This record gives sequence, C-alpha cells and structure tokens, in this order.
Amino acid sequence: MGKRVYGQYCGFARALELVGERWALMVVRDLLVSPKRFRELQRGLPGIPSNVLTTRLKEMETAGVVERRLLPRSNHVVYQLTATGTALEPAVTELGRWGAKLLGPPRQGEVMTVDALVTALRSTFQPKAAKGVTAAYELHVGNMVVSACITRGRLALGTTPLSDADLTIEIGPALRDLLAGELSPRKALSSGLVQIQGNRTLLEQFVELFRI
Amino acid sequence: MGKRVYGQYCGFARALELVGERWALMVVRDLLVSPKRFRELQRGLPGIPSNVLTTRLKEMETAGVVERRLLPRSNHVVYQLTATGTALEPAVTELGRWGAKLLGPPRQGEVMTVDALVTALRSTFQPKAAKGVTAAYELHVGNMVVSACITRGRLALGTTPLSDADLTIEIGPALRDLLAGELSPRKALSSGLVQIQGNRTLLEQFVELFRI
DNA sequence: CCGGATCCTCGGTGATACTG
DNA sequence: CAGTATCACCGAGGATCCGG
Repeated sequence: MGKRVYGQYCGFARALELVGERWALMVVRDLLVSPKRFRELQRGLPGIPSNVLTTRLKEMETAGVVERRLLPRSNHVVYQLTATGTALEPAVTELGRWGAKLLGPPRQGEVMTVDALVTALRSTFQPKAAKGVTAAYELHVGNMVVSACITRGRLALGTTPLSDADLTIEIGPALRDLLAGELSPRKALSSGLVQIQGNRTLLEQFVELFRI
Repeated sequence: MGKRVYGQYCGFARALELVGERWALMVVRDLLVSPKRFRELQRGLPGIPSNVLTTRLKEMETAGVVERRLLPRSNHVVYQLTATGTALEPAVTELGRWGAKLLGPPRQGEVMTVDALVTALRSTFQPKAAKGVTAAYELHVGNMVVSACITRGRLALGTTPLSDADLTIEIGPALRDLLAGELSPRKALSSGLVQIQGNRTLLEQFVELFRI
C-alpha cells in the first residue's frame, strides 16, 4: 500500500496497509484459487487498469504476499501467493461470507467469474453438514465450470470439469438465492432456473453443504 | 464506498465495496469494541481527516453497517454497528490475526490504541487452550487499561479496570513478542519489559491463552 | 499476443480552516 | 462537539504505446 499508513502499531492496521488498497484483495482472491499470469488476472478482474495491477503486484511482492515465478523453458511470468499470502484465506473467506449475505440481485453489468464462484463455494461450505459426506459436484454457470469434490467431509474445489461428477448443476445468478435458502431446490428445478444431471436428492444435499 | 465498484456479482467483491474503502474497516474495528461518538472515533484513529470520517460513517450508514443513535436527553450522537456490522467481527479478527504475524517492531511514530489492543487480544485468543479456564487479567499499556476475563473458557474483553484481577500485567510493545513466543515470560520479567502483580504462573497461562 | 510502461484526466484523500 | 468548506495533491481509471 505504499506510503498509505495508519500510524498504529496494530496487526489489523498492518494488514490493511499491506492488502487494504483497492484491488489488492481481489487479486489475492483470484490467486488463492490458482497461480496466474498477468493477462489471466486482468481477465478475471474486468476493469482493473493495467498499471494498477502492476503496482499492486509489485507492492504485494515487496510485502512478501505474492511472488513472481518464471515458468520453466518459456519466459512466461506467473504470479502466485507465498505462504504468507496463502494465509489470507481465512480472512478472505470470512469477508466473502459476510458479503454473500448482503448480495442482492445482480446489478446492471455485473459479471461472474470462475474465481468468484470458487471463493463463494469456499465461503459457504459447511464442514459440519459435510461430516462424512463424499460427493462430486460440477457447477455450470454460463460457460464456466467449477467442480466441488467432498471426500469424507473434506472439500476440494477446482476449475476443470470432472469426469465422474455425481451431480451436474446448471445454474445462473439464482445460485445465490439457492444457497441463501430463498429458493428451494424444488422451485429452482420446476422454474427452470436450475437444471441438473443426476439424482435430485443430491441437489438437496448440495444446498445443505453450501449455505449462505 | 460510493461509486467505487468492482463490477462482479460476488459476495467478496460486494464486501469490499461496502467496507473496503480506506479507513472504513478501521472504523469498524473500533466500533466493534464499543459504540462511539464522532470525537472518540477521531481520537482512536489519529490522522483520519474529519471529512473522511464523516463520509465513511455516512456510507456505512447507507450500507446498513453503522447506525446513528441519539443519546436520550442529550443531543449527543453515537455511532454503533448494526447487526450486519457486528457480523464483520470474524473477518476483522482473521485479518488482525494475519497482520499480527507480520507485525515487526513498531515504526517511528506508531501509536497503540485501546481498541487496537482489544482487537489484538480477540484475534489471538485460543479457545482450545482456554477450555475450562477461568481467570481475570488486566493489561496496562502506557496509560491504557484493557481487561480480559475468561470465564469457563469464554472470553470477555473490556476497557475499564477490574476490581479483582487475578493478574495485572504492565507491558509495552513487547506484548507482540510475548504473544508471538519470541519473548519468554521469564525473560520478559527479568528484562523488566513486563511487570506483573499476581502469580507469575498466571503470566505463563496468559501466553497460552493468547498466541500469535 | 504477453507483460507491462507511459500519459492524461478526474475524483477521492488528506490537511486545514471554519461554522452551527 | 460534530461536523462542513475549501483546496492541493496523489492515486485510480482509461487509453495508448512499446519491447520481446
């Protein structure tokens, strides 16, 4: 965050100094899903000026949150989180959970991105409800695909199609209402807002596992 | 956050739009400790321009995070968090925990505030280590007093002196090193960085209960 | 095409002074 | 005490350009 300081000897203030600048935590959000090239970050963050992205990456590199890596045998640059950066996951998850509750209908022009979806699923995952559960879900939102594999209660998220999903869910922004309990699985299906391939009881399990 | 929008239908992005602006989460941090008057917020956030504080409070009031309340029979205004605002506590705690790990020695001119201290204790509290514990601590840092009462494992923080503290700890910025385990209780005492009134084994318990 | 760098504009922040 | 008013400035936003 450069010179923008709060002048307090406080862990929270220090955190905001390091990743509190505009766009910084959005970059972290996307890097938490997977390492990315500069161009990929731009695509996932529509509207971010390239110079701002450059500045944030440099600042967070200096802060030890992000590191530049050169892909072997191809001068390509990849940005990834350091261990320090990865440790932001609980904070990002909590903030995402808080914001998801306040999320009304999509505003004009708002888009969804794969990494936003993954973050949403991480934020809404209910470990207690997942205790002992094993299931593989595949979400289709627009042309995006996100996979959620729960193995004996442990969640693994991905952005590549599964070969053996137990349930494939095709859905739009109604996902938010479904996870918030404002849209029942039955109504979701009957209204056509949601389409599934697989057993519909798995959809009911899904809304138990992921709740806003 | 006004017009500063991220253009994504995403709970995390929405959270940053509501409380991601500069100073906003610092205000939330302090209001999480207790409702406050305008002037109290200014004192707790040295360096914040009054117009920025006004703007943030208005924005967060519009967002339903903060509410203005008029004290009975005295035109005084008090700002307090709504239920929505209070729900930010886990996020603030997690961010504070992350930042506390990165907190080196105090920089030139950095100050500590009561609310920062309370936030730090909340962030570092270890519920597991506190299981079944009952103890009352009183921290003195400079001229500030913070109380931490653990009752059967449950933590209650305050900013008023206790009448019956089991242990009174007088300490400075070394608190950070003590909680980080980089300064042992013994060395802290022998070096004079920490002074206590009460049983010194309670100090060892303290660093078990609160850890960075 | 990727990974930026450069330039310019505009609006928010920061600092200070002022008012009900 | 609780803000409002004013203004300088810097960083965000947006477009374009450049080297590999």
